[in-house]
Amino acid sequence: MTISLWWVRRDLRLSDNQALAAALAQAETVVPVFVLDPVLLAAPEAGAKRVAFLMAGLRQLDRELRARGSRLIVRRGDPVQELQLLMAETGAEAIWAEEDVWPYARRREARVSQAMPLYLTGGLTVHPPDAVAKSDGRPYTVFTPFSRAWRSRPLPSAQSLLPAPQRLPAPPEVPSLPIPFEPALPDTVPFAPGEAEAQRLLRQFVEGEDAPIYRYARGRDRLDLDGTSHLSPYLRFGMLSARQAVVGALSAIQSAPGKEARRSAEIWLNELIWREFYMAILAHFPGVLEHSFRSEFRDMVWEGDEAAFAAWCEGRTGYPIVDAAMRQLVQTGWMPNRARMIVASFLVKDLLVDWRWGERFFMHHLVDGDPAANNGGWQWVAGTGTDAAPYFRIFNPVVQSQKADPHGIYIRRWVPELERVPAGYLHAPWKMPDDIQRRAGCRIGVDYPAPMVDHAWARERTIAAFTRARQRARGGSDSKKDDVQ
DNA sequence: TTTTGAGTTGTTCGA
DNA sequence: GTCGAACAACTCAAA
Repeated sequence: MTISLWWVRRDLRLSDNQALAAALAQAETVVPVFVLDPVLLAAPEAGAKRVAFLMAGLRQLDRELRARGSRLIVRRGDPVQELQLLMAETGAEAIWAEEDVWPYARRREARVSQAMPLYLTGGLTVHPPDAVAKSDGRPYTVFTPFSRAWRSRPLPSAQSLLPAPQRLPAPPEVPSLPIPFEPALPDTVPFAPGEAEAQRLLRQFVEGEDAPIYRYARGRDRLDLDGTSHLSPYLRFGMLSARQAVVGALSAIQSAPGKEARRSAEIWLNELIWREFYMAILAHFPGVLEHSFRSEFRDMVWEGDEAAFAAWCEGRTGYPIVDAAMRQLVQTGWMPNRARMIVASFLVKDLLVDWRWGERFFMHHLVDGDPAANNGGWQWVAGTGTDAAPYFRIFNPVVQSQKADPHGIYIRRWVPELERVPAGYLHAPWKMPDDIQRRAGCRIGVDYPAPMVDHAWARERTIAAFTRARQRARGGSDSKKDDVQ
């Protein structure tokens, strides 16, 4: 009788799971195992909300496994040692796992692979990172050509998705730890973990003539309407596969009830391709986690200090839209992409704080925090990344606020101090005359902070700082561009 | 090899 | 209020 381990990391699902399917095809008994890695759990980026979501997700996976006659074996320790031990205990001959792109995960895979027969499958992305390449074999570093090449490859169909196995073989009796209940998932986090919930959310987002995906083009930029899919935490932990999401998008595009609806669904598909793009960037340029993708900004002088950073983290910058979004993040572990862009732009371009500080803070708080997408997004906003925003494209927090939350519903929800401020002043409350401040019970500088910087001034400062960095890089080195690594 | 066209998400100014 | 142009220069991708 042959036995294999299914090493679960960020593929907490039974449907469309290539590692699980391959293990089942190859062995009679498959042992699902998750190794709690103390190094990862103690890392500063392992925020309590994301860890809690993972733990709850593991409990859910265990329930699904038990309903099919199997169960999840949980161990704690160095994955190499624990997997080796489990191989010996069960008599397993091979390990199957979904390949990751994160450098830490890849080092772990390499160490396991040296000691044991480890077979890696795709599944994290629709197309493996190496599969989408330029004709000379090198990776794309600009999104649009990447997306064209990505789309020209065979795309998944509903029939190509792997069904969840109906029954699973029972693993041998081996020790397993209980899945920790700490940290607990706070009830302010609006995501129920698990594969079933992920499938439900996907269906709700893409199915029917009136599906939210058909309003996505406008809805994604409206913080008050919250027109996004809310699927990111599920994609982060593989409770939903990238292929399942893409199949949903493609079928919505197929049956779109009109031109505008179709365009909306295309835009959502594009967001999934952005995810694939940043996964490929991280796979090929792991150095982006340490420094700017563009070498000319690596010696950038960031003038923003700890005090400015703290005000941003705590949502007391004096710019309501920024403060609302930061408070949503800290309380719920999530914010929509438009809000992420606004607060990231404010930190980097208005406060001139190193984007890596913001990246770290996001990783700590986001339930969906993924190294590849998070880094890609931050470097894009900072203007230091692949295909980055031009340096002069600096978000105006007041204009963004008016567009993203025209009636101030989002602001009032997350910044209760501003509850009674008249709508006309909500985006820039420092403009309120004294008597209106008194009547609204919101004195600027007392009940709610005065704006910590003047945007027009900050904009000029940042353009100057980026120009200086570029000029220095040009004069200082004759090598055109160091390779990122 | 050389050339050409294009490049997520914005803001501001002036007509 | 709406619209188009300017905001720089550069790198990348592809022909």
